[in-house]
Amino acid sequence: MRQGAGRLVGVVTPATRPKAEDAEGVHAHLFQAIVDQRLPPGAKLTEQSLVETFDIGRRAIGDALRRLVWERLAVAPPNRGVFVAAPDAEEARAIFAARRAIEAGTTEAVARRGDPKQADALAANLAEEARLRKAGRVREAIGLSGGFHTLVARLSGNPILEEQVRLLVARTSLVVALYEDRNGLACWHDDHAELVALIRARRHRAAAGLMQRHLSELELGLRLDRPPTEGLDIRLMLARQG
Amino acid sequence: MRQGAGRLVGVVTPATRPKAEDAEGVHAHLFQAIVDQRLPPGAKLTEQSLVETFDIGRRAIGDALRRLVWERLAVAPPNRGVFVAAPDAEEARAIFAARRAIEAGTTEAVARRGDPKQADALAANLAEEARLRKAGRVREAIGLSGGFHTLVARLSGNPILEEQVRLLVARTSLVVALYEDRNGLACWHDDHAELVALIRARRHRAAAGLMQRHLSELELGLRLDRPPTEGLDIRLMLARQG
DNA sequence: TCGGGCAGGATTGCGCACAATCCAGTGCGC
DNA sequence: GCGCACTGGATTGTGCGCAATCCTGCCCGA
Repeated sequence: MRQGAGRLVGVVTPATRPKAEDAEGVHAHLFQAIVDQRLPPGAKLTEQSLVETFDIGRRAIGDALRRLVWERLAVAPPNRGVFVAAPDAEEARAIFAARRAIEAGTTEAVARRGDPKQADALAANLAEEARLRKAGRVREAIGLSGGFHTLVARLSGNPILEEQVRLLVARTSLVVALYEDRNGLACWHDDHAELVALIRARRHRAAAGLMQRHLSELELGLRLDRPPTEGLDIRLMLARQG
Repeated sequence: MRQGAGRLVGVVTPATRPKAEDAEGVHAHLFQAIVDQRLPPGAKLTEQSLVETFDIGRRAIGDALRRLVWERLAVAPPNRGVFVAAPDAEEARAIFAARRAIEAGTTEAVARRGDPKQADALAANLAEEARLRKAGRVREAIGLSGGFHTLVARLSGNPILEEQVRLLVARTSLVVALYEDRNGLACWHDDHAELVALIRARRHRAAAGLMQRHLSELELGLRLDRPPTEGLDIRLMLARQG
């Protein structure tokens, strides 16, 4: 099978081909590739290249792409292919504002309950993230960091808010890829640990407030006031794939 | 053209046929029909019937239906047709909890700003709703009531939260259709008016708190502790359409 | 009369091939 | 040399017809 443009990881061989048999599977794969930044903002996703990558029909591929568009993780100018979304600064700010509203709610709900087992699960997530950072596996650590937020949402027991946080975390990956200032991410691991302590102590207002400040700090650590990181221009991206 | 099952309003004639030319148009129509309860929970939506209703191809119909499924407004058991969602009590509670979290945020944002023009827009919405109730146009009044919440979200300036509220209001229509206790809806018009006053006064904490209590009262006014309203069982619905 | 199995109807899935749309690049004229 | 117009390539849209799946209803046997 001829390798198409838009491959997800290196050279696709039968052994390394992403496995997906339907629209949902393809969607899950593409979603995860966006979250862990294997697919950066602006990356082009054409039906033909994905047909070759996953070895399934255009119909399922099209459905998976349409769902990414619906989730605002991709854009689809007519008859031009689908592109991984590249949020502008205004959209980035909207994402963080939405997260502050939603995650104040999820964090407060978890902290009201103050279930020790739930705090343990969050602490375990943090320990694993620290281990990955120490081992130099930064990309996986970043994935777990986003996973901390979705874990809080899951533990809140509200599937609607959990799904929302999951989507907003994915969109944040795109924002970070575009606007990251490498010096701005150092402090937030400590925030997570403090948050777990507040959850254990059932200090629900303090926990909600810390989560909101945490997200504000993450936002402030991004360079939203200048154009996106060079090298992620769609044209350059397309040239690379050509 | 032969009338199919699942028609949206009465008999479909060329003059009354819902106009939609693509998947987005069909989706918008079906979405609105769900919001204003012309399509109740459990209603069956088959591709064939919608092809006949809208006079467009199965492809666009299928895309519109899939989007409703992603939005949790419909469910699609394999090869059985698509059905308007019928939230159970647990899901209903999750919807209200999500709304309390999200709409506390949108209401607080609007109240922080306290823009008189925005307060005027909200007051105008309330006046129109009162006029419709007085004229006996209850269904349209209910539509505007949900519209009040989406208007608050729109005025907050966050398109992400606005879209979320729009979807949750639609899902609330389904919940109300299933669990409505007619005595439980009398008080909430007054809440809206008081909310507008708090927004004018820039009392953002009070406004957010009132919105949350308002939604809790609406939830308490529903009979979530007993099976859904008789007559909306899917099987009875199917019999009616057959 | 009741229960189990099978067949057919209802419905969506999907491959194929052609249509439609968009725009980049090239060629020509000024 | 530059600007405009056109064409062809890239890409998705979509109709058609058949495949696949699911379940209800009917028939037959005990």
